[in-house]
Amino acid sequence: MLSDRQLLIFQVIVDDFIRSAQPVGSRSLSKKEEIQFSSATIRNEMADLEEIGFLEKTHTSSGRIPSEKGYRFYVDHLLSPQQLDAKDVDSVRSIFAERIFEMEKLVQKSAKILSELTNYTSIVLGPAVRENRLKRIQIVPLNNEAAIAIIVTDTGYVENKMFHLPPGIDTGDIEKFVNILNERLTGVPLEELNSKIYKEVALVLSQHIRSYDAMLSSIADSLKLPVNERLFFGGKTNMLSQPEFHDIVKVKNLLTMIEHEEDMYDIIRQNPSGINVKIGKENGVSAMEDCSLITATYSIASEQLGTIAILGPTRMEYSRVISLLKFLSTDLSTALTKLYQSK
Amino acid sequence: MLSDRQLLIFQVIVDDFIRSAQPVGSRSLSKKEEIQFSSATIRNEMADLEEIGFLEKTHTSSGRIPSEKGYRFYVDHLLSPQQLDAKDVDSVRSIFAERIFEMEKLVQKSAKILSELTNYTSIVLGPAVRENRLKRIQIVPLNNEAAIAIIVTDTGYVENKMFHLPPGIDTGDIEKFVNILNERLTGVPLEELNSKIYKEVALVLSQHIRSYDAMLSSIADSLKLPVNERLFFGGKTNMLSQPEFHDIVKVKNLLTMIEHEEDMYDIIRQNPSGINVKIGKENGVSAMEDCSLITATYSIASEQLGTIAILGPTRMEYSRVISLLKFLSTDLSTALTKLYQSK
DNA sequence: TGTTAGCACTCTTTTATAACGAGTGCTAAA
DNA sequence: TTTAGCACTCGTTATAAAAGAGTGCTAACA
Repeated sequence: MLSDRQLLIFQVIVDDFIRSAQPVGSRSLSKKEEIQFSSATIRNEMADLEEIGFLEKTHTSSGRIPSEKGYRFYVDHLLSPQQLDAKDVDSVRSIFAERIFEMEKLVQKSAKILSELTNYTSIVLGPAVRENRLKRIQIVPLNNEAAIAIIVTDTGYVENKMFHLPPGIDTGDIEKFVNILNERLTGVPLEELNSKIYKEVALVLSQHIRSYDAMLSSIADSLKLPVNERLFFGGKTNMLSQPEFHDIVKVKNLLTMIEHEEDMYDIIRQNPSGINVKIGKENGVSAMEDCSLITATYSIASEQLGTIAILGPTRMEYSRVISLLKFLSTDLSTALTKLYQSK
Repeated sequence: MLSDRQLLIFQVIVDDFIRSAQPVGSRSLSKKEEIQFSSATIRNEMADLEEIGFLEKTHTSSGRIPSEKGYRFYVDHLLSPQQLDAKDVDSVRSIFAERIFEMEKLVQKSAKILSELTNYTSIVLGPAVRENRLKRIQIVPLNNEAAIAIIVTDTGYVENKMFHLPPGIDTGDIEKFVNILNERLTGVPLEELNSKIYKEVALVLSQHIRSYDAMLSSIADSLKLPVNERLFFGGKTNMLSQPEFHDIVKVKNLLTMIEHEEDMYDIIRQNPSGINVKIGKENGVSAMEDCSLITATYSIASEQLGTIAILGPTRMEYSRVISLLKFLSTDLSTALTKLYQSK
């Protein structure tokens, strides 16, 4: 087990390195107020901390930097829940200052503020519409060949898709068709839409509408993937200011990774609810092995909806970022719940 | 006026520099097949070309590189319309291979292919919906307080916005309201929507609906800015591979500029129809002073719709990029026209 | 008179060497 | 157990020299 002194020294080293990005030496440590031991003592302790695997050297005679294992320990055991300072609180609150209606806007703004506040990259996984319920389907024919299918959910989310009209269908039939769909499908969660259409609606339709099957498959197809939890980014270029990313190749790999939305989507999405910290190689992606990813989930009422994340260097201000994310995710949940409940 | 020999030498220098990114010396030039003069002769000509301002030296005893003025001349007078090679043609054609409905998808795919083909950054200004005409307005009430306004254009573009319902309005009124809007506004170009609502529709409404004015202003507000010509990007990180952008600060400035969509929007949008080449400082933005921007416009029938652009280093493969853009913009126009006409 | 060979000169890039300094590990004394 | 002291390591900085690519200019040449 670690002695109190070791803990103290370790904590100060990590804090110092997070601030300065420079390896921390025994002498500079001994000069700090909170540390009263001589540099030699500190050196001994540092050697021990290195042996446990909490510290590393960049070369034989350099100061120490925290290892990934060290960061892990720091995050898990040394982080006291810190008070956000007033400025940060204000900034976050400013997101909700204007009365914003669309969830997406709110989420987008959150991403922006978060990246400005931290100088890291923020990634927000937009509200999952998976469990939203259908409010209305509309079909707007554009001409004889094509029409737009529009679905609106109870949360005000709108999705649309163009589709081919079966040749020779008449306007009356389309109207009937839409009425039946609305009658039968209103209130159905989006993810069940597709199966419900075939199971429950097909039969009714066949009785009322002539070329219903061609129409049905077109529509069903359009409704297949309305589950678009979009990703929103803020401060994609912030990483370029971090000293650990002065290497163009590293930066390029990282940015390319970020640009690749499908991958990012998986990485963000797989996180469990609550706060989650992935450090360096824990991310499982080589482009991110010098990064840490902190995620927080938000929800409406009790249904988990989306994820806010901050991507920064492993040398990240864990404490502050975690506090920020906790605060923002709570506020976001509250705001969205209120928005949703009022409907 | 320039002699033929000077032209030849200048052209070879530019081509060589575009390929190699290295200053071109007299000796290496004299070794080329197409050039039969001695290095001394070439040196004399180079000195002249420098005097005119077409060439520059990076330092006293370096080889020459083209100046911005040089590139300008090169682009304006030395570029013979080059045949695209089969590969490029195939790649561009692949954009239109699948039967894609939504204009946006088509445009997005174009951006992607373009950046992959060139290894530069592509920027596509999506179809302008400004002159599209209203096909249908729908209003879907979500609850007593809020509703979604949806407009569909004759090109299949859908825009939606949430708005507050005036307290105490009833469903019948909303329906009447929508009917009147559709009656009066169908076929109206989107950009005139807002003014038309107040001029022509307000009076009729006032006669039929009680709390029409609150409703009207909410709706009109929602329809205010549906002119969203969105920007689509491809290969944002490609610049990082260009040797002239090995400098982190430069890269950061450029990427930050690109991320700032409003600015980019202005820069892209202001270009006249046809092919347009802006070289270095001509772009008028310091972050882009080592870049050239080549734009091409595309259209539906004869109405100019949007812009495709390639952003690369000033040392860009002008000839190839211009050919590509010409080719793609033509094809895109054809495809969109077909899509649109069929409606 | 236009072209070219030759040469001195310039400036960057590379290589080598030394000096510096921040930091360590170890030993021995307090 | 702590600490002062010291030899040693290694990255960084500074300096100098050498190499190399290229130029401009002069003078000879066709």
